[in-house]
This record gives sequence, C-alpha cells and structure tokens, in this order.
Amino acid sequence: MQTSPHTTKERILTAAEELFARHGFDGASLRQLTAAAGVNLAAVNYHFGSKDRLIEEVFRRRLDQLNGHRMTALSRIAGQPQTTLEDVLAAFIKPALELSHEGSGSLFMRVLARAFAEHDDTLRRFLSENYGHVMRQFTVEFARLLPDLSKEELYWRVDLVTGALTHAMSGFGMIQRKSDVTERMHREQTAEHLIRFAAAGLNAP
Amino acid sequence: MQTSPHTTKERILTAAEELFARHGFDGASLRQLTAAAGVNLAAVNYHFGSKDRLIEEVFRRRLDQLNGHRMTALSRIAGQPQTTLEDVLAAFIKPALELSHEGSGSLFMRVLARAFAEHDDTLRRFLSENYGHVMRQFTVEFARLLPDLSKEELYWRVDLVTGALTHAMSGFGMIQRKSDVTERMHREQTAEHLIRFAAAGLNAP
DNA sequence: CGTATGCTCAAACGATCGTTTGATTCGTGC
DNA sequence: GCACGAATCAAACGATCGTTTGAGCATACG
Repeated sequence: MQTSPHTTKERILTAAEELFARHGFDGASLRQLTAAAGVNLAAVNYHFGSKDRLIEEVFRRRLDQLNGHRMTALSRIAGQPQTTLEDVLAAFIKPALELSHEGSGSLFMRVLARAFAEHDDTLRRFLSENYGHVMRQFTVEFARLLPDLSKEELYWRVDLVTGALTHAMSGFGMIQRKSDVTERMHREQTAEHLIRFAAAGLNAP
Repeated sequence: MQTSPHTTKERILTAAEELFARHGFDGASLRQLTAAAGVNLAAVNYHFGSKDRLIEEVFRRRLDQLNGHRMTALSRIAGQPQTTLEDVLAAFIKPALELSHEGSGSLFMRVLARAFAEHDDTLRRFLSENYGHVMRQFTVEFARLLPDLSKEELYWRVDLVTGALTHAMSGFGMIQRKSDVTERMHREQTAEHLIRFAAAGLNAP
C-alpha cells in the first residue's frame, strides 16, 4: 500500500473532508463521495471498513497534525516565568489558523464545528479519548496564569473561548481576506484579533 | 383547528424539537418523530406539508418568542445615555437563558447551534430574512457604546460573542445547575458569567 | 337523517442509503 | 510464464427514508 497523495485511500480522504464539511456526515453519501474522488463505490468499504471508520480517519489525519503543532508550541512556553496569557492563546490558536489556510485542510475546521454541534456520543468519546490530554494541558497552563480564578470559573471561560474560536474559524466569522493583504499578513491579523478578544475575556474582573 | 397544547400539531412540534436537538434534522426520522408524539406517520405531511416545513415551524415558534423578548428588552434601553454595555448584553443573553430553562423549550438552543453548524443555505436564508433585523439592531447599539472600534472590529467581536454564547448555551458548557441553588439563582449566575466575559472581550484594548 | 368536512389510519410507493458479493484486472515474486 | 494476493469494478441486497394514497372515522350543519 502506497501513501503517495494520489492513492485511492488519500483521494477518498480528501474528497470526504470536503463533502463532510459541505453537506454533513449524513448529508454526504458514499456515492457522491466516491464519484467526486473518481473511485469505485466499494472502495470505501474495502479500504476503511465502513463509513464510520472513514469519518474517524478524516478526523485522525487532521487532528494528529493540529494537536501535534499545538503541543509543540505549548511545550516551548509551558511553566516558564515570562510566559504570558497571550503566548498560551497563540499556541492554541495559530496552529488551527495555519491548518485552515493550508489548501486541502481549509475545510476541516468546518467539519470540526459540525462534530461539536452533533452530540453524537461515539464521536465525542473518540475525540475525548484521543485528544483530551491536549485541552487538559492547556487548561493547566491557563490555571497557572490566572491564579485568581476559581476552578469553576476557569472551566467556564476556557469553554467560552473554545466556542468563540470554533465558531469563528468554522467560516461564519469575518475571516475573509481582503485582496490587498497577503495571506500570511491576514493570518497574523486574524490571530491577533482572536487572541486579544480571548485574553480580555479570560482576564475579565 | 385548535391551538390547545395537546393538538396533533402541537404534539408533533414538541416531539420534533426534542428529536431534532438530539439526533439532528436528518438523523431524526418522521417515523421516530410521529411515534414519540403518539400520532400517525402521515400527520406530519397532512399538517405541515413536508418535513422541511415542519423544521421551519419548529424554528418559527421559538424564534418569534426569543426575538420578541430580545427586542422588548432592547427597546427599553436603546439610545439612552445611562445604558451600559452590560445592559445591552443582558437584553441579548437573558431571553435566551430563560427560553432554555423553560421546560419544553430547553432543547431549542441545541437545535439552533445545529442549524448554525449546518451551512444549509435555505435555512440560513430563512433565518436571515426573518430575524436579521434583530442582530442589526443590537449591532447598532453596540456600535454606539463602543465608539473606538472600527466597523470591521465591531463585527468581528460581536461574531465572537455570538459564537461563545451559542456554544455555551447549546449544552457543552458548564451550565449545569448544582443541586443547592435554585434554578432562578443559577440562571442569574450564568447570565453574569456570560455578560462579564463578553463585555471584557468587546472592550478589549 | 344525510351529508359534507376535517382528521386519522394502515399500507404502499419510489428513491436512496450503506454494505456485500463475485468476477475481473493488475502488479509482483517464484 | 505462471500463480497468487491486492485492488477495482458492476451489480445487487436489504433497510430506511419522505411522501402519497384511499378508505375509515368523527363531528357539525342543512
């Protein structure tokens, strides 16, 4: 089995990511999906076993990438005395922005927002089991930098930040690049907006 | 046609609200729905015409209520010199919290979050056409109270606030009442948390 | 009493879904 | 050159979906 970007498996994953983002997990049928990928209908069940396992693979591919970058960024600043709240927020937000501007991954944040909206227990357990430690690590660091917040209030505010970012990055927000700024600049500006808002909210009296 | 709370039509609407929140619009079938409501399968198409029109009615019933309360609260404070940012946020948030604690309406915010996540154009156009003026009125008032923000930044931050609230109120958040506080108190505390966070975010430097 | 009207019901319709099957093609190592 | 496993293919399977049908029931009105 090859892992070149043009194997049947990879082409299915790429087409799935787009169609799941656009029409939802139920809304996108395997017939649309395989047609868009230019492969046979039976290829999904042959390579992934079932549609549900395909959905899991779509998540795994991007979340490994996203959370790897997040953990790398966090480990560089965690526990250090000069680290600011904005630094931690940057470690959380910037990898997501980079992913969402990275060509083929640009629709994944929408898929993620959809997964949050669906209260499907299987999917939520999968997310929690595989990537729960990332949120936990970030929460530890937030707690260190916000010592005046009770545990309850901290969870509250981290959750509100997560909601704001998910909502914004899933494509509702103003993340529309104007033609006179480069993509890199736009990404920087977007990150600054998000970080400033989130830091102020976390620091609320 | 009666409008008593036990007519076939009302029982369908109530069951639909719950099942749409729990399993999504596609995930909840008319067969589950009519079985839960204790009515015949054909009753949905007889009373509403189609499943899509039923979905619209589920939205209309609650959104008329929600946005009516929001506009009433806003009209009492709009344009007045002593009005604070927290007042406007309260006018936006509290009606939603009251609705989500109001027995049969408690699942509607989840339905709304789901609708946001699905990028279905028909549904979004319906929401925008029927209730867009509410968000516009609130934005005008926010602009008055935040004169230093550019139009772009204002839209940005209002969108982030909306995302945080939708996320929180759709049931992910910490909105879990402890047994030693009354529901009224809990609602007040929740509102205070949300308003404090949102006000700080909007006022960010 | 008879008959319209509003509503409910079981049953069926065609379409589409995820999945499986069995034959066929392709590439590789003996 | 041959055989064997991996991969692809068209076709079909059973299940479930939203919707429609036409008969049956109730209530109100002449």
